[in-house]
Amino acid sequence: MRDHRTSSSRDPSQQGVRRVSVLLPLPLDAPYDYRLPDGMAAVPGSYVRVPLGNRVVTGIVWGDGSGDSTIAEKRLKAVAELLPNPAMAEELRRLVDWVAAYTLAPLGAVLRMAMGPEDAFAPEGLRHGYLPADAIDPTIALTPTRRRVIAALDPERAMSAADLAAAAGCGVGVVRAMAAGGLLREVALSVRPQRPQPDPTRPFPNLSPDQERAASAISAAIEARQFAPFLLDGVTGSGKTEVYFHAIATALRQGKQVLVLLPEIALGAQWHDRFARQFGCRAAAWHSGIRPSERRVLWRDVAEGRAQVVVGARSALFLPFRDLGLIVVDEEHDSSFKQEDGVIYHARDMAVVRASLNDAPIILASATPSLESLANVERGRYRHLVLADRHGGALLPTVTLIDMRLDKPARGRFLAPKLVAAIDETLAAGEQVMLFLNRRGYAPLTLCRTCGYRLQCPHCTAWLVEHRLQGRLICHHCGYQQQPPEHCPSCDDTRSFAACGPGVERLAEEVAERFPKARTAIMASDTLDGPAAITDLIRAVGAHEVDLLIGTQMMAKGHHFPMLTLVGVVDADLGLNGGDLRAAERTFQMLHQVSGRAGRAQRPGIVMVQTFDPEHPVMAALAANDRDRLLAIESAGRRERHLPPFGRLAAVILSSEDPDQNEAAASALARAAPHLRGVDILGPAPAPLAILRGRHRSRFLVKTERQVNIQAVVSQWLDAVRIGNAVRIQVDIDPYSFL
DNA sequence: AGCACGCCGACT
DNA sequence: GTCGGCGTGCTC
Repeated sequence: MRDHRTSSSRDPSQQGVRRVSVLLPLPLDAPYDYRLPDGMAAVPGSYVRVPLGNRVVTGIVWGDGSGDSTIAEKRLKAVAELLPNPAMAEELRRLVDWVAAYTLAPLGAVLRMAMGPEDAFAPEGLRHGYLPADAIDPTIALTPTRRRVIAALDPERAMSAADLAAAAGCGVGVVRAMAAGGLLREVALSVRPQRPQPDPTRPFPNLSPDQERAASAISAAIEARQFAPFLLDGVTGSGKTEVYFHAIATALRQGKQVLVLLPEIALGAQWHDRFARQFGCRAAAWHSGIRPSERRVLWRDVAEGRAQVVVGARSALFLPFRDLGLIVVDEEHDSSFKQEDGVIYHARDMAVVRASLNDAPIILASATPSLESLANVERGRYRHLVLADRHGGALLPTVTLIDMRLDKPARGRFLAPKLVAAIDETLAAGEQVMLFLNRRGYAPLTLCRTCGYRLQCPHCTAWLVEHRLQGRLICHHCGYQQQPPEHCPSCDDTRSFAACGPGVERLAEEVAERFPKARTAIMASDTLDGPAAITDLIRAVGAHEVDLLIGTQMMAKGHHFPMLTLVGVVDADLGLNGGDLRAAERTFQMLHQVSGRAGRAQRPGIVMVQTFDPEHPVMAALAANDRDRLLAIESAGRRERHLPPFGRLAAVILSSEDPDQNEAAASALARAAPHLRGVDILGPAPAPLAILRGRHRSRFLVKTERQVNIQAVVSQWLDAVRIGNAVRIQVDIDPYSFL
């Protein structure tokens, strides 16, 4: 928008220059002001190049600079260039403002997530094709490779450098060099192939009455183009996906774009197959693994409305949709939606904000909804859509608890006799078994039998985990690795190390001994390298090339195998200890999800849960299939202690390479801690991981009542204290990790 | 995030 | 005598 003062002025020098504020993708809290040269038509949201120090950076016009511009006019530099990118939409700019204000992250750091690849809108012509040159200087001698390239050319159709190089059996460098030398004719290649468009008119499977009700409620909101949050709540197999596919089809018929957030890409393959079966093509995928060229094209297609359905991990939240009409967050309870480094934000919560800014409905789907979302249902903020049946009539698995105090495994073994017997039976029946143990590696702790020394990471307060398959000791927090030592570093004894506790690799050893005929596989993030290996293994299990699958939580999600009838949970108590306020909730969610792997088709499933505490509400709820009772207990406990979702939390973590400076900063902050009604500041305490990556850490926990503006409390507190920059301060609003 | 400025050790 | 280490601080 043009500044009315200058547009009506005859003498701009007296009226002042046109000023714009430009937000830069740097960790800065506010935009900088620039002078807008005459004739440059930048509006809020415009992509501009501006001088900064002695370089030029790309930023976004954030406002007209008439706000609190304190910078003297003569100090303003001029905007260097207005880029042809479509302006960043108002809704996305407001989302950036919102996320920064909520998370207390620098505004510019949030912008960086929303700006996209630097060259996303670089003029086309990056794709070149090659034809035979009109004439080649006959005096130039050609190498055999170059002759092969010329022979491979198609005079009728320009070939890309990659195709040509492949046909000639050389690298693309040769092709480029030949083009530069005039030995090939370079032409712009015709536009890239059209992105396939999902077809919303294909018939849907028959929906159950519950599904029907849910789908039509959501469709009505989509057609009304209003913000409307839905919690879609139904057990595994109840048909949540069909319901939200229905909603996606409705949005597509309205010409709207759709964003689907999934917790991890590991889930991707089966989800994509399912989507393609319904809509006739795959949805566009946005995640950290996509190649830069694809990323560029997809960004642009999203901005220009060509990509209609985008499925992605957290970062897809900041894509520049032109006309977003629906957001779906699948497995909304999953804590991997919480980004833990850089800008610390919860993608599910920010997705709700984005939906509201875009006047779009949002579907949060889960079989085990978070207490946060259920509290929002109770407050009347979210509409609860419950799918009660297990669609298709399959039976729910029966859950049996194995009391490990009574039914003890043999010494050095981890499978109780009851579970061993069940595995034998299942294998004998020609069915599949899954054993769940949420611990990678061979053993979580290695100690010296002679002196009791424990192998520890040199950079973290954590044990080194033995990974026998790799022959390494690995720190799961910083990635440090070493060879297993020959001698004990403390008492120098040899061959005195003993593995303590089981990991999936050790469990696989026990399985191999007890069930030598079973074909087994391990599924853990470090035994599989890359999405292709995951897909392969899932396919192999689906094809019954594996009888017994051992895995960590990455196995818990999304995949279903018709012949899998027994799930064994090896150590159900694993996640219950530690100061994590969501320990019980999270353990239940995970075990429930794992249980859902058993017997989905015509065969009933059996789940056996090994625990030392069968009376624990989590175990009782699993056995009784009574989720709601556990949620009621959890909910009451949190309400009483003013914990989320009935109170608010923020973590403040100080870290420094120098323990003394860290401690000094912590006590300075402690002295400055405000005493306010409804606010408790706990700490400083050494963080549970007191040393991480060589940095000494201490933590404060800010706990407030729900109506308190916790961001204001934290920022006023931190602003009041001067802390040297050898100490890093990290603020985590709504912490999920308590390390 | 870059990048310069600034103040203390090993080189031609 | 300089070159260069990276701590500190600024960029409209």
